[in-house]
Amino acid sequence: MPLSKTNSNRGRNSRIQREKRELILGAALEVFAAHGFRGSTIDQIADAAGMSKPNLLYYFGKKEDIHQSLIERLMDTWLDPLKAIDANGDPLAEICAYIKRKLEISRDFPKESRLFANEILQGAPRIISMIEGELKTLVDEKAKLIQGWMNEGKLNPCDPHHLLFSIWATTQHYADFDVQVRAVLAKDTQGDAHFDGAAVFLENLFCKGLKPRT
Amino acid sequence: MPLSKTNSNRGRNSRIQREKRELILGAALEVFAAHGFRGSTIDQIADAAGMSKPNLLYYFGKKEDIHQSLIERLMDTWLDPLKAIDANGDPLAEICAYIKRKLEISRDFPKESRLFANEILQGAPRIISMIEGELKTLVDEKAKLIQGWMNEGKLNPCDPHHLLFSIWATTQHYADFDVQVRAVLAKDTQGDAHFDGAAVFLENLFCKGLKPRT
DNA sequence: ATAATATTTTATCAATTGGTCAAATTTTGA
DNA sequence: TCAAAATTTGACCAATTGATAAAATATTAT
Repeated sequence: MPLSKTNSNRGRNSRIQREKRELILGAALEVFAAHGFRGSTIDQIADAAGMSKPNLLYYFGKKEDIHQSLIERLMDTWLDPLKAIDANGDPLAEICAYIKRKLEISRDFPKESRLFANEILQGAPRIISMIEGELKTLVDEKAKLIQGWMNEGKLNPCDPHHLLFSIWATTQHYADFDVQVRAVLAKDTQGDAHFDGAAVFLENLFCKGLKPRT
Repeated sequence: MPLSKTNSNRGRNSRIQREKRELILGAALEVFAAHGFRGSTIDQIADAAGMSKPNLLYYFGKKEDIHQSLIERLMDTWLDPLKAIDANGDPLAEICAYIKRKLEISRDFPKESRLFANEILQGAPRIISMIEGELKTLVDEKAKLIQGWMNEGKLNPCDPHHLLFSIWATTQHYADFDVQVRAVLAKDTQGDAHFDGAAVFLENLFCKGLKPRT
């Protein structure tokens, strides 16, 4: 009988369980990010994880379970920076910090970004409820906050929703369109050097436009 | 013997050939845009085109041929707006017009945009040579032009490559992340009304930042 | 009208895919 | 140590997939 839960060092909580599940998720992230859900196969993931397909399926019963796990753990990484925008902070500084954090996520978690992009691009069938629920609620709240700042004259006025879209688009672009960015820049195709240039550019683009004319 | 070329009203140039190939490409665009290359099946495309799989394969010998055809015809749509930036025009007006055109393409050809995004996301295996060749050449040329404008004080200085990336990212976002945009805005999930808001926002964002302080 | 040609259908194929099963092996706790 | 539980393996399965071949049907030019 597999996967009992009674004993703390047996079943789902054993060292092997934790390590292998981690191994599988890492391999699956690679594969799903590169091919989307439908384009990825369990065999590919099992290969990447260095184990047999039945062995992988011992840890995750179905292909969709692996994907679901990845999406769930991704969501915190995805929403945290937006949550961190502080109503009590300096408006311009908060927006700039948000942009910086989002860009760092593109640099440090590009595969996660591509996993998310693949999912949205393909109609978000497995996360639409989260988008319409948790994400929308959070976005509306922060949009209201930003609108308030604009009403107080602390930021130049513009549509807060489109502002957020633009921040998402510009920062995630460096992860999602990585291949194109590197091909076009063509210098030092390895490495993350171009992220510094991106940070300078984006801070200038958004903050110059948002700073109120005194 | 299929597909002879001798007679102008026979073979590849016949009415049926042209119409069916068009029908297939339309169906394939829908499917590839929604699932990426690997995630799409010939059966899906044949279904969407209302014909049998062998019949479809009579017009396009392989799955990859259909995709290739789509990519090829997409490329003009993709590169034309960038080509249209006129060295003799007013710098700020040229950039603004480019942004507007790119946004219109996201509105009018969202499936093409998602097809392209899927391809890049998944490592661009079938178009990397075009990216490294034709696209890079064109981008470098236009980046030089924009840099010249900045040197003459006609635009505020910034990195032209990152400027182009940001324009691509923000405009294509409305096609590629359409599901998320609509879910977050949540009003009038149908229609393209939000594109007007996006146009206003983006013109303000880019042009306020780029306009030289007089 | 009819023969040549083009198109469509039916049947089929080997390979791949998601997933199961029972047997073999390893790990664990007492 | 040793039995119970957990893990791994190899052999399978039915469904799907990309693709082919040949026969049947429809279209075209004369």
